[in-house]
Amino acid sequence: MTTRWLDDDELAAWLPFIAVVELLPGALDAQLRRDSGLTHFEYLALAMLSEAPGRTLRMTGLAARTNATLPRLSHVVSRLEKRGLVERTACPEDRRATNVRLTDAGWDVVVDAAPGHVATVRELVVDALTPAQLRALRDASTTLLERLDPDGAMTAPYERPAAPTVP
Amino acid sequence: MTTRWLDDDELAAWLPFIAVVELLPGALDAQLRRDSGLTHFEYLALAMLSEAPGRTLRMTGLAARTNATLPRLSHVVSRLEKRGLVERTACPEDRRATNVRLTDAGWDVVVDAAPGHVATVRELVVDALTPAQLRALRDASTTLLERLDPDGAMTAPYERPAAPTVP
DNA sequence: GACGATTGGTTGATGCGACAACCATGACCC
DNA sequence: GGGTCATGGTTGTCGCATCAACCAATCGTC
Repeated sequence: MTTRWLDDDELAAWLPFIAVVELLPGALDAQLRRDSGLTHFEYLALAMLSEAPGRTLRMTGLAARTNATLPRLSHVVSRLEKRGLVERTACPEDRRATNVRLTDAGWDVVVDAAPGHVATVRELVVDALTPAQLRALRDASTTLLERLDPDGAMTAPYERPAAPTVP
Repeated sequence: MTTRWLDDDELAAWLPFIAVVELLPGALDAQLRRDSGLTHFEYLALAMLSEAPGRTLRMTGLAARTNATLPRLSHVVSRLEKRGLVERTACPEDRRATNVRLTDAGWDVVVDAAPGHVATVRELVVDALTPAQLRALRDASTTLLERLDPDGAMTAPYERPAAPTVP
């Protein structure tokens, strides 16, 4: 079976797209590390906890909301726990499970980091595109996500809480 | 100054997009590592060299074509050199500069890896989208790239060589 | 033709991510 | 009510990325 190489149009889409994919994480990490001492992933974890009922989630649930594998999340939670931003508690209903709760200190950190992060997201992405471009990006991303994570293991549906707090 | 949070539409675009950005590199890496023992970044470097005149580029030029910083590229080239896929040579015109050349062994590796990689790119991205979606993705990515790398330091213009070899 | 600034590149320390191996609990089933 | 399998999570090792510091060559300039 002979390979179908990418034609010019396909290549002209692939190259800038993959460049964005490679550069964006670094850009987000850099701003958050500089201004708040957090990784983008750490921020995401804290933010998701901050919006969860009781500021608490099970490891699996948090992993799904942060597009992470369980081992990765476990390491990160350990680090955050050492810094006092988060704490592990036993889950009453299922003794295999672990709950993670955002501490008051963690809350302060994420509330403090949020404005700068949102500003960066706006500057680099949201405000850089026209509304039509943004819709198209949403459309394409949603389609791609179905391929990348077919059963949604890493992409739990996100629901904005009633009282919006941290994005 | 009060923060402009993301509204529902913006969030509905941002969340799947950032999920794709987080998941895609891992997916590409996994396929290439499994099938060819290469990182996606290593593949990209070898592929760019394979299309360069004389299969040779200066470090800076290669860095730009692979969206990489110079320190990162330097480490990777060292590893590839140890594996005999690439070799450093002095640049005659500028004695500060270093040329990198793809060896025959490196050529074989990249030619061998290319079909599987292209198949993955098609499966996960190019063939997953409609032509219209792909055009929109190209459009948005190009715009975003201008923000992420304004002076194009990391995104040299790519030109398909006369005799197409490896994408 | 010397001095400072810029460009081109390398190196070493540190920290995060991926993967495999592992342990414990719960679910199923005969 | 003891196998078996699946689920939920942790740990250790290794590899790669990042950053800061550094060295060398070149350019500009007076």
